[in-house]
Amino acid sequence: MSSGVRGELEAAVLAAVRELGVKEPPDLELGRARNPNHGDYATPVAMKLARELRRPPPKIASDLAERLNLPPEVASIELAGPYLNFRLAEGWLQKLVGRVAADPDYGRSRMGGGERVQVEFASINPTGPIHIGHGRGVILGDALSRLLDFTGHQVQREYYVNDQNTQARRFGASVYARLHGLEPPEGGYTGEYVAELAEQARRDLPGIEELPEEEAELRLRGYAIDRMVDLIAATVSRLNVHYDEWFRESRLWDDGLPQKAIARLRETGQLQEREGATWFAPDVPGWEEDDEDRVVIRSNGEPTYFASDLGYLLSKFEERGFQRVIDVWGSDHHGYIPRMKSAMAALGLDPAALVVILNQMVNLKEGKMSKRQGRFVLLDELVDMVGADAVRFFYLVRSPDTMMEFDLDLAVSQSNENPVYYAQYAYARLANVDTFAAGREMPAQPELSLLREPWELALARQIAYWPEAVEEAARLLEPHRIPYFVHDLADSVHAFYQAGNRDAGYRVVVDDPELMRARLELCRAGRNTLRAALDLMGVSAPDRM
RNA sequence: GCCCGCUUAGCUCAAUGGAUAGAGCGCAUGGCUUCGGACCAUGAGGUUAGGGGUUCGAAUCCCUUAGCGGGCACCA
Repeated sequence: MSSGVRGELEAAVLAAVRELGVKEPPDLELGRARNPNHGDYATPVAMKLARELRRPPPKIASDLAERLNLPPEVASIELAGPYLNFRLAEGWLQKLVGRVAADPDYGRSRMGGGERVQVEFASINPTGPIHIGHGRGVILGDALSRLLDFTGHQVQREYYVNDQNTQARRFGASVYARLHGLEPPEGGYTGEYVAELAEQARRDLPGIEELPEEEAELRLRGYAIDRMVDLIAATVSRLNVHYDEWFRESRLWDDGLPQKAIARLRETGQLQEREGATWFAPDVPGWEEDDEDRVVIRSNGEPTYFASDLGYLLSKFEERGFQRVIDVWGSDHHGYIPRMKSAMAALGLDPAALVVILNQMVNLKEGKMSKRQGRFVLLDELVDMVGADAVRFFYLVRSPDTMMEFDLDLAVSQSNENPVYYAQYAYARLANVDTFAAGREMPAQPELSLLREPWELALARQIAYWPEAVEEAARLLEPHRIPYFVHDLADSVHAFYQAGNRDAGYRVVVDDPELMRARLELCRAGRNTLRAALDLMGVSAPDRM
């Protein structure tokens, strides 16, 4: 049940449905009406009840309407065949404007009940700078975090730093090779930044060149990864993304968590020794069909990344007590989900507490992105070219499960018509009106019933939808819904403003102080809503542009 | 071969199983002597990839075909 107007309507309809003798009411599908002629909200529930009640839907609709107990100051009911339509009362909308104008935090919800949620996102191997393919996960994860925070969850943003896996070792070895003018190792890193790292290391780590290879590699690995983490943090910070925790894989082993997880699996008979290696063999329903056994400890005694991940689950759910963890992964990792879910169950954790959100890959128009072939665009370069707000919006509007083809030339040439400026301009206009009106004589308290023009009420309606738009997006974990709301709201703002260009009598700043005061209140309500929404997208709300 | 995701207007993308599938860009037409034109209004543009099915009702759920992307390691 959602809060706000919609929640009230749902509750009222539900009560009426029960009064008709329906024990298990179906989903009301009560939502905003598409066509304005149908009012503001509508439900087709009468059609769903036709079979059970053995009556024609229009009859059921009118029966429901008779029993519906709605405060008239909120909405009126209209019958349209099998549909029940609701229209928000103007008086209620006008009062709402006053409430929102006074509430800079309008739309914040307690829906989450303080649930402790971790969002782990964009945990890219810190062996190089991040490119535009990674940007998608960065923005998606951050937007999810903002959304959950706004809806009453305790959110922690985390980046998992792989500092001791195969890639990390190769990275360290590559820097070592570069430092000594040797050929990079098999599968090593060759970019120019590796050479720069080697030079920096020569300066920052005195005596590094004299150390024996093994020790030097270890130290160079740690050093290089620190530098890369700094670099990645700096890049995402330009996009208004700030992690609470950069959690290192090595810390898991220091704390003995993978060891603990392995011991637990061994005790419960969920590991097998075979071919010299230790395999994951969980006693979990569905495992046999869905996946094969996987190696936890290699035959050479080295643990796999999966061993770390087992410990990581304990860290998240037991050591740190998160009630839910949302992992944002690239879709190339989707095959890993069944194994992680099984690992949760095998460790005695609730698999449903681990939520994985996949985002599809980003491809360059010229073809697949490839570091090796030098075919990639750095996220930093993109921010340089089009700016942080446009970049965020660019990623945010797309649902994560459609693949993106990235055309850099197009992105740059279209950056000036990015819809984000449409919304920011609406905000700046509202701010400007307030400035313009400053110092004029007007009453302290607005008489909101003066807000009667269609475009004024349309703006108020759009403002009224904000809380449910937020909750919907949070419930579905779909931040891409927010920019669409923002666009609609900006639309209403511009239409409201434009009315004053057609006819000076419709401006905000008019001779009638009562009218001006009421319209200013609407501007402030619009501003608060717009700012909250832009905030949720991590996009700035400028007073001037 | 098996598994996952995607296919909606010329292009980029939306749309809790509900009424006439919507935006932006592009295209056409119209609108400022005074609150910022990065704006507004109107219009053209659709077999929701193809074919079956479920349902009172399908872009949405099921089956199937095709295309695109990804995965199927003692890599992560």
